Amino acid sequence: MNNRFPVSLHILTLLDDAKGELLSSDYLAGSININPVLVRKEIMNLRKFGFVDSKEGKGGGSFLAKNAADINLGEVYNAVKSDYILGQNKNEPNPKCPIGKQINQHLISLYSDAENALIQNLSKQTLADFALKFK
Amino acid sequence: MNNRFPVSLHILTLLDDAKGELLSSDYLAGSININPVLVRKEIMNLRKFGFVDSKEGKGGGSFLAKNAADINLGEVYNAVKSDYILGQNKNEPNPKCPIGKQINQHLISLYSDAENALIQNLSKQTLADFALKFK
DNA sequence: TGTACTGTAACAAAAATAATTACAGAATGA
DNA sequence: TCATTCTGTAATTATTTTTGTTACAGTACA
Repeated sequence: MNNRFPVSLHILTLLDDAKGELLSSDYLAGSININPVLVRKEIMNLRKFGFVDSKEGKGGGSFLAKNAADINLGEVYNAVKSDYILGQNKNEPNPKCPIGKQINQHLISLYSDAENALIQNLSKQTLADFALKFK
Repeated sequence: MNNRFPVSLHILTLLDDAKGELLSSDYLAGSININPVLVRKEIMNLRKFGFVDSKEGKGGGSFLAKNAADINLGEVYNAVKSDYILGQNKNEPNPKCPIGKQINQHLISLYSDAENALIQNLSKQTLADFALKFK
């Protein structure tokens, strides 16, 4: 499991806390304690989903592009998710085995169902709700 | 993300299908298409949780230790889970940052809540239900 | 007593993840 | 105008995680 979800949520929380003030990738990286280039990559992704925006050049940085109350954590999860969470499913079971032959399709439907439950749970909370805990 | 959940479920499904007949780690590995030693390791774990049992020596192998209807997939998930599913949480954010200082505790409570939703969803289905799909 | 298994450790290989280096280009302001 | 401080992005390296491999002792069977 990679660390993209917590990193993205950390970034978003910091940006929310900054109340519109621009934060540099160096500053963000310093709080999260990871490499600034990783932060910039993650921000590119968050920007793709319309959560944040950035300003280049001196004095530049990033800021929230929508209200924290309009970003729910399920959306954030969807923005960073890559594989199925329960298994990478890059295995190719033996097609000669009656079980192996079919298992991937059953696993996938199991995964998406379970993952939906996870996302639905995350979606109950917005970034604003989450940020409110930091007091 | 590792492949332990699908591997375990694949093993259990094959054992259920075998209806008590002993299956060797070589046979199981052949269907899953992974290394037999990995299978044996996974079986050790499944045994620890009482799902399967094995017999050593010639003609040995593994078999289900409880009824497939009494194994639900949430239990299987719990048996193989290690990290939090939403992030490894091995990062140490900057303790001087008011956000960084607190975020891990909030992430952890978020994770366990979301993971509970996932497990609850998985628990709706038993191994018997899952195996029934292979017809 | 040979054969076919499991259990388990130690090590190697491969894959995934993260860090680092580097630099072009944008915006600022002295 | 030009040094400075940022972002955007690619390329490379390092680290960590995961998987595969080899090896062998011990067990059970025939």
